[in-house]
Amino acid sequence: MLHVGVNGRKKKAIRRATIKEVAAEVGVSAATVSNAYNRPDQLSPQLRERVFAAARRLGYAGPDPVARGLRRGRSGAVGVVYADPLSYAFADPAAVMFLEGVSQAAEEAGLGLLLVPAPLREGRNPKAVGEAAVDGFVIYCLAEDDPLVDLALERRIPVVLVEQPPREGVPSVEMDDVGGARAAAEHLLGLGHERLGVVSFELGRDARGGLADLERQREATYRPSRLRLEGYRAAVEETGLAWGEIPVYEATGNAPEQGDIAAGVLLAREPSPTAILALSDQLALGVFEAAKKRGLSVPEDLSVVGFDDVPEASRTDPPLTTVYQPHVEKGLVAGRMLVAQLRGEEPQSPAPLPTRLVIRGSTAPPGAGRDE
Amino acid sequence: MLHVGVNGRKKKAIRRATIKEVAAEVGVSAATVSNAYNRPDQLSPQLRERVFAAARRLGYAGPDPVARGLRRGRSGAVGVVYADPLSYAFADPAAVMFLEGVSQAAEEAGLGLLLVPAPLREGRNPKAVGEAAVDGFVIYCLAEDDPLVDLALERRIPVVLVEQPPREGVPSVEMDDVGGARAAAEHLLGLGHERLGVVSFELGRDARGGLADLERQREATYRPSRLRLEGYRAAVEETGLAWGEIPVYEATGNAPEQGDIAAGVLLAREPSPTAILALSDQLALGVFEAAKKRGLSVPEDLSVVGFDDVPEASRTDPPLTTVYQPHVEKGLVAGRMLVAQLRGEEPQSPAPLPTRLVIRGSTAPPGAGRDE
DNA sequence: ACGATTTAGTAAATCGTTTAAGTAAGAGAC
DNA sequence: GTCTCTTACTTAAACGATTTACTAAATCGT
Repeated sequence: MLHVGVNGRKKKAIRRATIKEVAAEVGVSAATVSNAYNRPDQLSPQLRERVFAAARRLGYAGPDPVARGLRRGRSGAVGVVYADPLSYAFADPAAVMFLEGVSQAAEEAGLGLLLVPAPLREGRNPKAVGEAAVDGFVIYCLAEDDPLVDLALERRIPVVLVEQPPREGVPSVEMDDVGGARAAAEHLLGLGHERLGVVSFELGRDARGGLADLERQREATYRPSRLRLEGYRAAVEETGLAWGEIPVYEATGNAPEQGDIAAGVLLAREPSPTAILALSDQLALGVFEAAKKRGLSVPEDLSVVGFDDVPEASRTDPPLTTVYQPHVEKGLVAGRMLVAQLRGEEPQSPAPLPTRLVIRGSTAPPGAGRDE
Repeated sequence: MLHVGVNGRKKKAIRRATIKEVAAEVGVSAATVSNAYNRPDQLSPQLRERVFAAARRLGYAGPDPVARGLRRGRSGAVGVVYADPLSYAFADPAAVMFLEGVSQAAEEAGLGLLLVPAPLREGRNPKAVGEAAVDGFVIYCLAEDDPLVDLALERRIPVVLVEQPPREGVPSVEMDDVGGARAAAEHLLGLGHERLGVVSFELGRDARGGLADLERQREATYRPSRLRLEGYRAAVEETGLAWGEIPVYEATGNAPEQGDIAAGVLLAREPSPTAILALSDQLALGVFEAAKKRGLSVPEDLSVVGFDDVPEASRTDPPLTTVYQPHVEKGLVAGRMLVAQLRGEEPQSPAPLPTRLVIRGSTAPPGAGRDE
């Protein structure tokens, strides 16, 4: 069988040897070859060696993983479903840290980690979730109303929900987003700031970009967005300020560039905010950028608080005050809960993982610098 | 069938419905149900609807991916083999960007991306490569002498090598590491620096940490390390300086902390270097740290050049002079070459991808600042 | 009304393993 | 010498789908 390649070259389609051919070569049954690989105690060492020798001769690299998976009833991989195109996931340090945790859990269990492509919003191919050869799913970062969640659940394989509304019988891991956000806002308020601005990433799957009114905030289907906003709000209202007067800019993504744009809009308003709360460090980085462009120095002219405490946060100038969140642990916990389910155990959902305000140099009392 | 869970709870093992059961429920053959999912044109729309209805009733979520994979002869995923434990991969922004590219290529082809766990050096479980249900491998960041490379090749599935010595019949993608490194060193030399220091990540699988002599440098089995060192060397010798006198510190990893330690050692030598070449931006970040600790300002007292041009490089203070390398494109190209092979095409290995020196603020003539 | 074509569906082989159950031969106990 | 255990294999049935080749019925042109 020949194929014609891109450059006209032909390529022989390699036929891989099977367990049967190896068996025939050695003169034993297929079961014995299988045992040579899977249960060495079932045959004599000499025969085992002969099997391996024959395998080498035939270019047989061991049992086919797919066939084995079918027979054994599992595929040896856990899937992570991520809302955005796969490649966006990697662009966000927080998501990467989460994956790091999941991968660690997978590794512990000798499982592979399959990143499930959840293609672009339009032309979304939900089949990816249905066609992924995995033993379970970790659902991360999907909107509460994303059909992919149900699709995954319908597969009837173990699932762990991350930052999703809890569902009966499905373990989930949550973060104390409200508490962290609240602490961040309280910190600013305690410093004396009264004119706040908020830079948010997507609130719902139909991110529009622009100021988000209360209605839009309430409807937010991305859990972390809604929860963090709630936390800010609680702190603000506790101080007696009106939450409704604080501009919340909904960016269409989570990159520094978007934070830059968002902060630009906020800063252009009258009166302009003396402090900005960003829903992520990536966005906060963009706020720094926006401030610099306008000749505003942080924290003298503008205080900035992020969320996530990614590694870079401690290296910025000034270091970013932010809300620490155990990203890696979150992934690790989710991954381990999935593994536990695969073992037939029924893990309990842990209490929301703690967040913690980390005060660095990007926040100060308003007007601390120039003659503001 | 019942299992006892961690907390004593029991969990029913869910038996998923099969295509046969759905067929029986509808009163048709299994083939027809299969067609309902895979070739809608083979049956009447009404029957198709009845099939789906029955599937819903029975909780059948569509053909089992593993069984389908077996029959079709492919698994629908590409594997990425990475040397370090999986979780380290994510800690390095450059690796993450590479993965981003691969994932994009996979996504284009409707394939999943399987991260293959290549456990710790000791107790390394090479079976992971043999047991991964993938249609092909992208080999990334492995030492030239890593047995995993052969193991992957033995599977007789398409493989793409990244930054590996070329092998007959195996497409590979390479970077112009030599050129980039050379440009970096020439830049420093051109500025007038004569006392250079180099901070490298692992040279071989047995990274020892400490100054690496010429012998050790020559033996380096991590290709990027060796190539970059070669580039520096070429520039240095061209200027008439003796490469052998330039201290090269081999760190045991690629995190900023390791760069900090390495730079500490270099800076403590007499005479101390006026400029440091780091093999990665991550390490360069650590060099910044080390300089700060010692009251050295960059670039006045110490010039620093990185390698990779990760996003953070443009945001540091001062912005990092570094060598740009198209990480995402590298992954994309590798991924697409793998996909091409899966289609039976025989892709040609492209010319080494270009690198480019990006001069920012971390380099200046020696003694440009204080009275050095 | 005839043969040719199309449509809608089926039967059965097959993908490459694993594993439960079975067997034959040799070892040890008495 | 018989009986029971091991040891070292083998047989054959899954695992859950896809696909090729085939058939029966409906449709069509003339």
